[in-house]
Amino acid sequence: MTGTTTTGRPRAFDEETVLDRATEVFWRHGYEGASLSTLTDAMGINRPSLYAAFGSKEQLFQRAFARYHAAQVARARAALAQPTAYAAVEAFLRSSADGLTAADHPAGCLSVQGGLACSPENGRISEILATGRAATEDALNERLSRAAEEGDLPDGMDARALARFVMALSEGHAVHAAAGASREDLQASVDIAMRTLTSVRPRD
Amino acid sequence: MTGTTTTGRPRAFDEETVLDRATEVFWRHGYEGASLSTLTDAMGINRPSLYAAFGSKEQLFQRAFARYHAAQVARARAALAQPTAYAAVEAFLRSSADGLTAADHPAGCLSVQGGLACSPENGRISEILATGRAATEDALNERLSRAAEEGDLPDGMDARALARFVMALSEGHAVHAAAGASREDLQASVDIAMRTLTSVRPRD
DNA sequence: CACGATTTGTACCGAGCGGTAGGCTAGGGC
DNA sequence: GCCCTAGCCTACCGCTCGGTACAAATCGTG
Repeated sequence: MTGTTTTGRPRAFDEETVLDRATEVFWRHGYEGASLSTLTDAMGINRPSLYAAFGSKEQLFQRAFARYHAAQVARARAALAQPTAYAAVEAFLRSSADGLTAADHPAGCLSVQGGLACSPENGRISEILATGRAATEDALNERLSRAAEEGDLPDGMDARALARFVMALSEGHAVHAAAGASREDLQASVDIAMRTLTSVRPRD
Repeated sequence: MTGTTTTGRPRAFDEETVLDRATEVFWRHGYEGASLSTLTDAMGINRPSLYAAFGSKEQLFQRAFARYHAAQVARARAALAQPTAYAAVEAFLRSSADGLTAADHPAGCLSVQGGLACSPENGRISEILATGRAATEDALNERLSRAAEEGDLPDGMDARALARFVMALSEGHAVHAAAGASREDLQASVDIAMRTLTSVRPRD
């Protein structure tokens, strides 16, 4: 489709650049709250160009979210590379809190704000977002399962439940960030989480 | 307005009953995903009756959410009446997890699903929901601040940050529930939270 | 039983939605 | 230089949105 042919009028926009603009609009207003007019204004292209390049509003969202999600998973995996489960969880939560309150994009998390609940005809959007969040939770679970095998978790601690707990906390921080919570607010919550997570900490 | 006068044709519906139906639609589809047609169908009344009784879609939502929120706060306060901070937090989280997965209403939490991110013209909806969540967090904070005064929290534990942590976990559970997490999934996460919350537990 | 008051139902409003038709424009291939 | 291809842009499509006008229906009251 958009192969390497050089014939025809060249595109006046960079696909990834306008995707990032679209991502920001979806992030700020949600899928259903982002109108095509708002999207095209932010992307700096007009409607037919958008449809020629991406197919539909839903496909545009899928492309934007895939890009966003890949970055999120990379960020998570980097944090989880810490040598102990305790350090990995802390790095995950702190990196997440920082990302939720970074100044160069909207507050919160596209995976949550994009559309937790949608009209019936947009139900796929909620599913896509849920699948994305599940993938992040799976990354956490992989890391913590490995920790369990390595004896880096207390006996009887269920890695999957721990992953779900950490992911839920992070999602809750996303909800708080969307409502305007500051980075310090979130990091204080992480402080509590880590302070109370003593049973996951290896012996000093 | 809707005083105790008895003249005129009587209303064919009960206001609180149809409000509950509306609540369920908003809960399932979010504010922007809930169309007037879907609402009136579920409420069993037609459009002009809705507008005569509630004024506008936004006012209908406010009425529905106020009712929902009052019930949530009552539920939270009942849980927080436990004698110790540890027991109060556990009761809050377990009651929340049960409510998020109850069979007699949609999964998750209206305060989160209603509209974390909206189009600009519906920005008030997000604010209303955020205010509601903040009120619940305030109730938590009140209880934990009292615990701090009573020496029921470890020295240096910030009651407000602890309240934020517990609230964030509960909101994360709401996100999970909206995506189909089972009650057992959420309770296992609460198990982890309580198991790791040892530093809040009073001496045995 | 007619009157005034209020709710009900039908049918409609302008506006904005997501999506598209068709002519114009800019480049490469020959 | 000409043609073909692909992207741009204006103007428009049908549809659904939230919201309303108006008349028939139903009550208490005189």
